[in-house]
Amino acid sequence: MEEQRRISSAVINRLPRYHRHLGELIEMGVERISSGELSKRMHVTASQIRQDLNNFGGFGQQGYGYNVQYLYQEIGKILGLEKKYNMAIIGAGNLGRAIANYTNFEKSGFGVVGIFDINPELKGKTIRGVPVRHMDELDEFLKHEKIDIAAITVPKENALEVADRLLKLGVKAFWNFAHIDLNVPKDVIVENVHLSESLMRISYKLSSGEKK
Amino acid sequence: MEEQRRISSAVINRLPRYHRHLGELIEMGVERISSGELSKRMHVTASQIRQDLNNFGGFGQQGYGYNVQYLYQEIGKILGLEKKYNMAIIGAGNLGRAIANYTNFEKSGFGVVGIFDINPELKGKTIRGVPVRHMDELDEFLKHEKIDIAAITVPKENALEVADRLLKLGVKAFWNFAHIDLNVPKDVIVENVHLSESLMRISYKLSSGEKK
DNA sequence: AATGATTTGTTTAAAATTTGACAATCTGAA
DNA sequence: TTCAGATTGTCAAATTTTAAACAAATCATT
Repeated sequence: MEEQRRISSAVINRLPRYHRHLGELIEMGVERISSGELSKRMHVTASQIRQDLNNFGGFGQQGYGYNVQYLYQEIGKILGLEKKYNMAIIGAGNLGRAIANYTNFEKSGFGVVGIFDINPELKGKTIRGVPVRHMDELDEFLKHEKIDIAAITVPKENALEVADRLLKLGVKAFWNFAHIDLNVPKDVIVENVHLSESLMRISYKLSSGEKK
Repeated sequence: MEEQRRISSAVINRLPRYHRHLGELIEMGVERISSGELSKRMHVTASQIRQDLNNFGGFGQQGYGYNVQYLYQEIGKILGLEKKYNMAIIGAGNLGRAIANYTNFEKSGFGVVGIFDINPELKGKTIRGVPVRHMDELDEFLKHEKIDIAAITVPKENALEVADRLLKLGVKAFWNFAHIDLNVPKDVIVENVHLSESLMRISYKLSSGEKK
């Protein structure tokens, strides 16, 4: 039986950026690239690139480097991008609507299948063809549709309650935009996007005089 | 002359979360807290909390713990939250409008002073009292107003050009939502919010079976 | 006032991450 | 085919980060 080594989250966090840069290189028509060249482009050490990639296998060739197209695909596979994910957006406020309107996620396989809001007045509106439903319809909706990822874009006051409800309905991954820590079992994924914390990192650097 | 030790970015990244939790504790009426209790609440080790805080000085007292109100204020000061920052939003699409509409940033001292877009049809609209201006007005605008932070919410195709223009006009901090790496001098701050990379972290975990 | 329980700040140890180094191997030109 | 140059994969060292341990100080109770 294969022992699967845990990949450090530092590595995982860097993979999407590799993926993006490789995508840009493909658009530029670049066929091959060495860790050294990629290193210059991305401002990370070549050693780190090679070490990161080797967590998943040897994708390069000595004396040649990496085939851009192949490496892009392989990293895509590692990131699970060859699969399709159903995403629901909980909270059709400005942020929820912004996410629902963002077509690039769809292209990467993250399809918006449902949009929900507590405000009855929003019912009947649609965003890119997806109707905004009332929160009351959530249970019924989930009998027919699977939700792989729930984006939580409700105010923090409602976030815990909403997440609990989704948890009970079997949702296993949350994209949390509310400024609060969700409480979930160990087998459930939470990816936080805390914009106010992001802003505070800027104000820290601005006020401390620290530069990148 | 005082040698100022560089604070690791891992520590800085945790500060906003401490700040948020302390704010929640204040709302709950909690007056004092030990690193041990905070540790349980935040799911980090007590040792790390004490170590992090001690980068900036001793805020606690043996046998007592930390005064919540005081620690909240001090971390706020460290994060530069006692100051006011002028923020401009470049790109009045869904995401730009979402940020412009978000009032909590304003409460923390990040005021939206200008919203700009290339689309002439948006001219004349206002968001929370702030008019949407055409990009052509940027130079003139900056003669009268200071921009501390520019939120880049334009498509990635335009982001580099827009950032270059702002750089030349003296903007020293960017909140970058475009899916591209901005190219800036060393004395300029860039804080990236790359939503697609965030989503990929979710898909990695979903497809690899890794849990939080 | 005395004492046992707490809890910090700080030192030390452990773990994780990053960087450097280099043998093995491939490329591509002659 | 040969060989110099390039470049990976990987091992080892260095650095950074995290956790554990504990003396010193404070609290709270009797």
